[in-house]
Order: sequence, then C-alpha cells, then structure tokens
Amino acid sequence: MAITKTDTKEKIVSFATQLIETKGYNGFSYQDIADELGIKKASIHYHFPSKEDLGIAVFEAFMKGVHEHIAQIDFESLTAAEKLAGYFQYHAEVTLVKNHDASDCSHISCIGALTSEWNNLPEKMREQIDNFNNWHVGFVASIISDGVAKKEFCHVGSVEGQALLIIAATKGALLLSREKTSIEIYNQITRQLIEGLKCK
Amino acid sequence: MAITKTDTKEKIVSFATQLIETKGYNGFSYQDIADELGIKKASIHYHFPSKEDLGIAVFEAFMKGVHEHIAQIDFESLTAAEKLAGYFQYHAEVTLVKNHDASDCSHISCIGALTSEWNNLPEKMREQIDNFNNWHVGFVASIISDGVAKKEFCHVGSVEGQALLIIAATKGALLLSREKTSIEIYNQITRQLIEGLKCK
DNA sequence: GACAACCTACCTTTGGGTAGGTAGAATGCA
DNA sequence: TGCATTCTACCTACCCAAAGGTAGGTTGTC
Repeated sequence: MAITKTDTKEKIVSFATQLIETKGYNGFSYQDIADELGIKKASIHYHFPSKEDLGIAVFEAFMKGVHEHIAQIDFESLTAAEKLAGYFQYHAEVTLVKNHDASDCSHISCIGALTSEWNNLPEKMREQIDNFNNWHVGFVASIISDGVAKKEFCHVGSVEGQALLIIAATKGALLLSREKTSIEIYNQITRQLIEGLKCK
Repeated sequence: MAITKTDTKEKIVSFATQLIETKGYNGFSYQDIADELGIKKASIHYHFPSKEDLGIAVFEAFMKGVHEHIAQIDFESLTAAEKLAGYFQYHAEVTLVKNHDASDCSHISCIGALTSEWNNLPEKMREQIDNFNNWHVGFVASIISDGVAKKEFCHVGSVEGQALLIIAATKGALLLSREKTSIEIYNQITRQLIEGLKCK
C-alpha cells in the first residue's frame, strides 16, 4: 500500500531544490537538509547515495515541472505576446512564489543557479543542463517564430538570436532581482523584452 | 625602493580573480592559490588575513580596471552604438581575453560571478557589489540617454529599464557562452541588444 | 636590530561518504 | 493462521580530506 511509504524522499528533493535556488549546488550540504527535516545525514545518503544523485533528481523534478506546465497550456488561444508573458510569469512563479513567499526574492531558478556554477558541477549534471538549455532555446524560438508568422512580432536579427537574448536576460534579471530583493526588477526587464519584439 | 617589494600580493589578487571568474568565491581555496604560486597557505594569510579581505581586494582591483578603462575613452568621438559596442567588447575582454586565451570561455566576469553567489557572500562584499551595480546601471543608462538625445536610439520603455535589460542580458550571455564554450553566443546576444536600440 | 615576507606545524570545523545495526512493515510459505 | 525471512527506512558512530585560520619560527634586506 502507498500509505506506508514515507514522503521523505520527496521532501529531500523539495528542500534541496530550495537550497540550490538560494545557495547553489556547492553551497548546501546534506547536513542542511538533515537539520531541516529532522533526520540524520546518513538517511539522506540512503535515498541519494551521492550528492550528484541528489542534484540529478532535483533537476529532473525541475524539468518535469516545466514540461507539465507547458503541456497544459492551450497555445491556440494565446497571442505570441501572451505566450511570452506566460513564460516569464511561470519562470518567476516557479522560482519565487511556488512554495515560497511572493515577496521573497532570495531564490533564482534552478536552471539559472546551476548554469552559474557550470565549472563546479559533475559531468552528468552538465549534460542535463546543456540538454535543457538547448530545448529551452528551441521553445522560446518557436514562440517568436509564431509571433513573426502572425505579424505580431517584428524582430531584428535571427529568431535564435532573439531566443538567446531572452534566455540570457531572464537569467540575469533573476540575479539582479535577488540582489535588489525586488521582483519589480525582473518584471521591468521582461516587459522590455516583450515590447522590444512587438511591431511598431 | 620599489625594487625590493615582491609582487606576490598582486599575483595573489590576479590569480584569485581568475579563480573567482571560473569557480566562484566559494569555489576556490587558499590552497589553490598556494599551489599555483608555489608558496604556502599561511603566506597568503599574511597578505590577506581572511578570505573576505582577499575577496574585497579582488573586487576593488576589478572596479579600478573598469574605471581606468572608462577614463581613457574619448567619448566625444564615438556614436552611442560605438560606445555600447565598446562596452560589450571590454566586458568580454576583461573576462575572456586579458591574461587569458581568446578562445577560452571558462571565465565569466568578476561581477557576474559574484552576483550569482549573492546569498553566500560576506556582507562587505555585497555592499561593494551593490554599489558597483548601481553605478553600472547609471553608466549604461547615460550611454542610452545620449543615443536618444542624438536621435540615434529609439528605445522603448524607460532608459533605466533598457539599461537593466542590457546588464541582465550581458550577465546571462556570459553564463551561456561559458556553458557552450563559445564567445559567439555572447557576440550574438550583444549584437541583438544594439540592433534593438537603433532607430528603424 | 627591525621589519617584511615567507615558512612549519598545528587547530577546529565541516564536507561527502561508509559500515554496520535496528525496528517494524511486508511477504512467502507450511 | 503462524512463523520466518526479507526489505524499507531509518539510526549511531565512524573515516578522511579539505576548509579557513593561528602561533610562532626563520631568512634576508635596509
């Protein structure tokens, strides 16, 4: 029966996600999680033998959340600008609001935090992150292409270049928001991105 | 006489800068520097009693470089687009080329690396970083204002918003370039930023 | 002799990780 | 049904390496 199964494993992943968002992969320890959950370090090693295993699980849960979110969107009913706005909002929500206080800006997104630590990550995690970022560029590019096809967006340069710009700016915007402890910075930057794409 | 003075202290700051750019403030140790310079850990503590002291020295050297670079620019002779292009190039050079191999993308800028580690930094370093970022926004905003006044730029939204966008995108662009080990990503993103500002 | 610039030798704390034990639930089978 | 076995999810008690940092000595130059 599922009743007997404990939810410790999910709790570990959940709290580790928060720790990665706030302190980074190399900035948290098994002890941090043990203290929070009221268990011993060795119990975490039982569920995740090495820290790399935990890091991979955290990122997989993150990707699952992103893909599930996208799967439920009714793309047909939205303008390209609305899609982008939704993307930006989700990015903020998953980072700043979901499970957390809306006014708490101490988190940055999982993918942003891990990309920042690129040179200090285990090889397997780098592969995951690289794959996700590749998919990510394609996803944003498809929204832009759509907007251009509908004559809603009049972009300059290549679609891929615009997608890269949006992804780079989003990562940077979360960093600045955290520093300034104000989501307004993030909102301001993302609004600019959408306005910059619209036909005048 | 200056001849007798050793240059160990400068070498420490220089190598620590590279370590921060590649592995972050919390990702390097005194031992890393000792090994590189062929001295003992305790000798580094002689010059910089605590790691925080070293971190502050590194950031001060970084800021000094930026301000010296700006002081030598003949702003009168440049268009706003040229100023921005120069800014982007300096940002890349100070990170990727100066002292390093031009094809080596394993570094991100000092300010970018430290902003990424915001929650793990000593208070004094946060103050430095915050001050620099404030100045930074003002500096970029002044270039944009100038471009608008000369009718070279037709920006959308506020000047400050555009400046924030540029700074955020630049930070993110360096992260992506490092991940992809290609400066082309950075160049592509910064080109888009300039094109986006120009009047059509 | 004083001082700068190192050194050796040490300390404490924390990191990831392991070995081996145990209580209790689930399962196999006579 | 009853009992033995196995498995899950923890535990205590370690290990070793590396971290930042300190105390106090040595060496060479003014």
